[in-house]
Amino acid sequence: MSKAPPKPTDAELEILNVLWQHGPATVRAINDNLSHRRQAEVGYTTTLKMLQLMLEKGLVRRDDADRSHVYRAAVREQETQGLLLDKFVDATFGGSAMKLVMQALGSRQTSADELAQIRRLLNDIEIQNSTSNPDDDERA
Amino acid sequence: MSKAPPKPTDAELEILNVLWQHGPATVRAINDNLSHRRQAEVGYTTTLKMLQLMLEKGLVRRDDADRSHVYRAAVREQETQGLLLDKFVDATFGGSAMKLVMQALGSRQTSADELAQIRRLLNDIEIQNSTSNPDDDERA
DNA sequence: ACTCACGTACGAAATAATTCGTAGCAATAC
DNA sequence: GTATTGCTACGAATTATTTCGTACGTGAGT
Repeated sequence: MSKAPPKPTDAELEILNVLWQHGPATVRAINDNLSHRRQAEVGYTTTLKMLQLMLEKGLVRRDDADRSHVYRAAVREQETQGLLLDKFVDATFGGSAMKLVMQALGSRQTSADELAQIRRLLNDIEIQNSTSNPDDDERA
Repeated sequence: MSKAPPKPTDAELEILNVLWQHGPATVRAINDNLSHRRQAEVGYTTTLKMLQLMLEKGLVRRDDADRSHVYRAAVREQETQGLLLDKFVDATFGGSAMKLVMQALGSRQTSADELAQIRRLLNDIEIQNSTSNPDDDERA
């Protein structure tokens, strides 16, 4: 059995973002997109190398049927973000997701729209908490 | 004028966490604490070196009146966390703090207590939004 | 005075992440 | 068929971060 892909590094994440947003793409396309996001041009072989490393790590898959290989993300966006979030919460907020949420909401412009959205989410969570597993109350 | 201290690296952040939690401390004390958090022993000179680098970067100050120098954080916890959060949100959630909050709340056990805490925060924010600057409604 | 314990300073090795140059191969253009 | 173009492979330089060894100084104990 193969191992679960490791947490992507910053540069890898940038590439994954491109793939998640645009779907499968050639090195050329990815490199162009990357060069566009940053202000500077990225060497073509740099991007190629990154993708080759990511392939080994299992972060992407590739279709090499054509001469220009086509790469696609092998990890899901939400899952990966969740993984990174966990690490970040541990390192920066001592494991308290609450502190992070407070900081994110507190020190930042949040529109009424977004606030409403969060309220809706809170409601959903509370419903889930009370219906699916009432015994969870031991934590509160 | 001197520059603002840079964003701390992971190891630096770990040390800052110790200082934020326990206040000013000697290298020995910090090193003991650090060794305790991780499972492995950390070399004394490793910690010393980190602190020396952090001193140069302006992340900590030191009082070298005594033979055992005493270090203390030179950056505030909230500010630093906010800085790191910004970077993280950009890299991982394309700049959308909302997406981060949704992910943090959605994929995680959140107690009723914490949910209530967030609701309170949301209320405070809405009050601020409506009293201090009514024109913000243009965004909604 | 001598030695031991404990501290700082600092160079440099080890590790990790990113970047790119060069080589070589294959399809297309001429 | 030869040149040109565009691709992959891969070694290696670069840069950033973390770790530690060694040298050296100073004060306390004896």
